[in-house]
Amino acid sequence: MAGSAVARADRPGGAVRREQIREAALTLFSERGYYGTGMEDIAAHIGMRASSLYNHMSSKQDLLADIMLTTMQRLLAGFEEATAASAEPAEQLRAAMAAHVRYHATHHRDVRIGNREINSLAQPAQDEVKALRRRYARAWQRLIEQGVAEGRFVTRHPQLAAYALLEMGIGVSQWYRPDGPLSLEEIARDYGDMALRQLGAGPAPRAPVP
Amino acid sequence: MAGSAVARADRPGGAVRREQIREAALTLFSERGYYGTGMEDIAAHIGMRASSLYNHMSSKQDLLADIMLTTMQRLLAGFEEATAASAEPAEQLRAAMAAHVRYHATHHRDVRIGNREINSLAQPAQDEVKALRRRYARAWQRLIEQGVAEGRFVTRHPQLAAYALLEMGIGVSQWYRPDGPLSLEEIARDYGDMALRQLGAGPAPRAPVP
DNA sequence: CCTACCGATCGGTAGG
DNA sequence: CCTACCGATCGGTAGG
Repeated sequence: MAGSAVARADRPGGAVRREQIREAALTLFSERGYYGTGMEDIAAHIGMRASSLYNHMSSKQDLLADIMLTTMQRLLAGFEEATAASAEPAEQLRAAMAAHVRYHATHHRDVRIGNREINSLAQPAQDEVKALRRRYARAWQRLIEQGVAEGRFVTRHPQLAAYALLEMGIGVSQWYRPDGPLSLEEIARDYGDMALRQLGAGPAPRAPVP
Repeated sequence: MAGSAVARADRPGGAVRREQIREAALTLFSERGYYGTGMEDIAAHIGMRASSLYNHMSSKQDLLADIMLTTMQRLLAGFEEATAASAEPAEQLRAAMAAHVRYHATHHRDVRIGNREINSLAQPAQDEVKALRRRYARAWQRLIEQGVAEGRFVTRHPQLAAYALLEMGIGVSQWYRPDGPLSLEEIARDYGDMALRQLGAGPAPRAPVP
């Protein structure tokens, strides 16, 4: 039938549909949580019935695993790229913090899911995500230890310092708005300053102590 | 019947039951999330049937609201108490950070729920919790602004600095273990040092720059 | 891509 | 504090 052929031609292709589903899941999982989101909600978001989603994906768990694994892989890749440009620990830390903050500001849905739904993720994906997280935290810790060894950074516990810096950047995902008073680059620079100061290598002078 | 009387005497009183329910909810909500936890799970945790819970509480939402409101009220009270002991911004900030870190380390279930389930909470409780959060963040921001005004702190954006310090303390709730290598007091002191250094008022010397 | 449907589970109530 | 039960909704499959 001609009408049916036109309707079929209007339908988005497989890759487009898959991307729409992923987009809807990002929004809904981050707003209502994994268990708070039904397949019916995701389907309604893109104008289909829940059962039709299964022509483009295998399961709700797979959708979650894909989001969380991709997020951690991109954060790791961002760290590698940021720290490759210099051999100076202070420069590396500043670049890593800028990349970390930028990613958390621009992918707030992804990282919120990543930070909140780790227990909603079934095995073996949960352990894979946890392993990637540990790799990321350890990379930061090693960078800090390198700076301490070279006499550039001061900290009592490099591991705590790494956790503190990571966590403070994660927080940006919870309040950043593109139309806020500060540009993303200003924020990234400011967090870089705070990170360096926290490690005793800050650009700003010490406050006078009378 | 005598057997029935003994069984009745063995049963915990109303206040005890309510506390058991709250405890089970804290554990389960923090591990599996609000929507991931069923009333049947909570009941099984303390050896009853789900329908019996309703003799001691009114609804699952009420349980969540109580947890989240109590958490924010205690954090605010802790801040007030910590900052009352001194008029020196640096001393106040150190004490506030220690209180913040201690609370997040020792009440990790409560604060995880507080940070993850805000969107699971129905109105009007959700807005009440959000208002308490804003009050808490503003109190930190004012303390930082006071320190800047008195020439003790250096920061470009007191609001960002407040968010960064709050968030880094929140992170402690995600990794602290009582049997870890560092005592809670060591961690609280270290976070106090990091906070002060981040504001250019740290106790440790700057790293040498050759 | 839809309708129809599966068994399981949800929060909560009735009644004793 | 229990059993029995309510209507609603869950993720997913069958079949076309």
